[in-house]
Amino acid sequence: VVVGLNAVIVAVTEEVPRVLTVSRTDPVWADGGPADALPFGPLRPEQHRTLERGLRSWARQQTGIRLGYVEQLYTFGDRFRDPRAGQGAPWMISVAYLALVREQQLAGSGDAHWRDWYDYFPWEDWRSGPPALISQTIAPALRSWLEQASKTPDARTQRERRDIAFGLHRTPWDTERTLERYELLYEARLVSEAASDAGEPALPEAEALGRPMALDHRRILATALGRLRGKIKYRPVVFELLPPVFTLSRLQRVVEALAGIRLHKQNFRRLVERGGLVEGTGLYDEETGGRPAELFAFRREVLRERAAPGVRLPGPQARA
Amino acid sequence: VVVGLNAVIVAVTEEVPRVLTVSRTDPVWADGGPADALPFGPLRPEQHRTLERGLRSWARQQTGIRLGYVEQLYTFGDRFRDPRAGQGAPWMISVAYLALVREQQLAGSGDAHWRDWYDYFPWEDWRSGPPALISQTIAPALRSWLEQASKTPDARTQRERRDIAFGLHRTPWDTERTLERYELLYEARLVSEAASDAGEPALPEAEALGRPMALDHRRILATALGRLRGKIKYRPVVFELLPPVFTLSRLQRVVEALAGIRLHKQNFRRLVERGGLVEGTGLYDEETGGRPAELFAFRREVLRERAAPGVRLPGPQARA
DNA sequence: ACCTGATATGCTCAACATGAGTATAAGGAA
DNA sequence: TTCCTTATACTCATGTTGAGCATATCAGGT
Repeated sequence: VVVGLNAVIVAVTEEVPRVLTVSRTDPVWADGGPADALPFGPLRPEQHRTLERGLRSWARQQTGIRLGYVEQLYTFGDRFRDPRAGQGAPWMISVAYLALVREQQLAGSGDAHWRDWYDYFPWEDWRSGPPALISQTIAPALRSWLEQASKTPDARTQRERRDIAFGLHRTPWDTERTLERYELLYEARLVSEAASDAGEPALPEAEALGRPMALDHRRILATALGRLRGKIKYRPVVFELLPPVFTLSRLQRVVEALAGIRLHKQNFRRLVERGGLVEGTGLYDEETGGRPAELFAFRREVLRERAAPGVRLPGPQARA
Repeated sequence: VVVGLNAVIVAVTEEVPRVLTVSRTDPVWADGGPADALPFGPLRPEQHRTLERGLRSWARQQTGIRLGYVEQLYTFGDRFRDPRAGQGAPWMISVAYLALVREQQLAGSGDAHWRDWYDYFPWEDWRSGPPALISQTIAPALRSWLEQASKTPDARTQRERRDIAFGLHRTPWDTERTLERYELLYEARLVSEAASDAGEPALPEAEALGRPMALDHRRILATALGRLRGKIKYRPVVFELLPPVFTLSRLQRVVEALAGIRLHKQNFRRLVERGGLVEGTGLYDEETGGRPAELFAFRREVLRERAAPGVRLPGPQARA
């Protein structure tokens, strides 16, 4: 058994949430072209004193970035991992971490790239309303898949699962169910990794359903997205993605980028300001193009005052 | 590198939350006596098709219980793991899972026992008010530890950390920070594992600060407790611990047992009933000792209706 | 100087949720 | 019957949230 370490390194540049990827030519895949991959390396017991240190060291080596905030995400070790498994290759289980960094230049070290994470999950971005992709492509495809495939398990349960995952049939959209959505699409063979893993040609829909990644890295990324979306609600982690001072608009744009929904501006302001999450600095940003905006800073004392300080995501989305 | 699988198997019997332990004579510990341990076994790539299956198989083998609801908790692989590490022994990392089961008899298979989890964390039970243990033992001990040891890292930060973890100095008690609390006590050498790991004699306070476990199993258990306390708030997992029908009082007692706090009865009822989490069955439990209580059942449809259905923990604790 | 189009920031208000009771119902036992 | 116990119903002040409208302050053009 080999233990691997994967890093999902996230930053937000104004409007877009980004993830750091490296290019990787995977010997396994038939088409042989290089695929996007997460920074990755095996745990080396001789060198790495802890899992997290091992991760930091690999991330630094492969992307040049020194990580700050890091949290463990999940350990992946099931099917999906490596199609070679069982043919003499060692079983690889992979401990994935989520890291949050402030936007920064890449030190040119090779093939690392910041990519919009919605390139991988176009159906997750609801900031300009419910994506047409869902109603026009995903919903029909899932319907026909359910009609065919799932006679075996309880069809009711499967339909319920689909509705809950994608907010169909008067079910609300739950921003955190990113993994469930990806897994459903995978099972329905609608994302191209599913076809590749099974050694089949991809379905035509797969083209529109996001950029693929190497191995199960897109599954890992989906896990990270969901976890981060959940976490901003009860821990002040957004501030890891922002400079020490920022305008409330900027804070809001970052939260919106992560959550994939739009928020009501005045209420958002009230939430973070009166909730004691931020405090004004008395300085102003004059570059707004309108009235100057006060610069705010994270208010550390909130950690003492409230049990679960975070950005409560004031209800469902408001429109632009 | 060896990968281990640990199971935290939880059940609630009326008033007490229990965890399933096995007795384990640890060759490492000096005193040699058998210690409580979590069901555990190494991952066997030849036999186990996935991590979770491996876990289920070990749990079944060691305790006779067939697990239902299972979720991955965390992967432990850092220091603390095994004092032998580095002396030629392989590095063991351990993937821990949380399992919820309904109370049941043990099939007599050897040394498995249900134990009140507050035996391991006596400071976590606030159901009859703030534990004297905290104000009388923990707070003073942490204070003197902070005065001595932590000149090195920022003392302010350390004090803040302690206050937040244990709800000192007008900070609210956060039921979910179980791991932070255990880790703080560990660092301060106030739990006996800390002394054993360091090869030192235990501090006198350690006696009162809960039952020790083998290796880092108490740390794993602390993680499980925190996770479960968090999860009941936004996912209907409590029902995994209850029979199909139950009275609202019983539901409340289970939630209280897990969260370690008391809740306002009428408001709790309003919360779960009007929140659509349960529905009355029209049947009654006559064994209440007072007016018969209606039997309720989990209302599955709530999954469609609400994004994060759970037991919101209606505010801070009310007293008995 | 005055308008226009940006933002940013302030304030209001109805609807709903929450914390903390008081009151009533329906059992058993003395 | 009275008391004790538990369950269930209702109330009410307070807080929180969703959704607007209103005002402030900048830049640029006329």
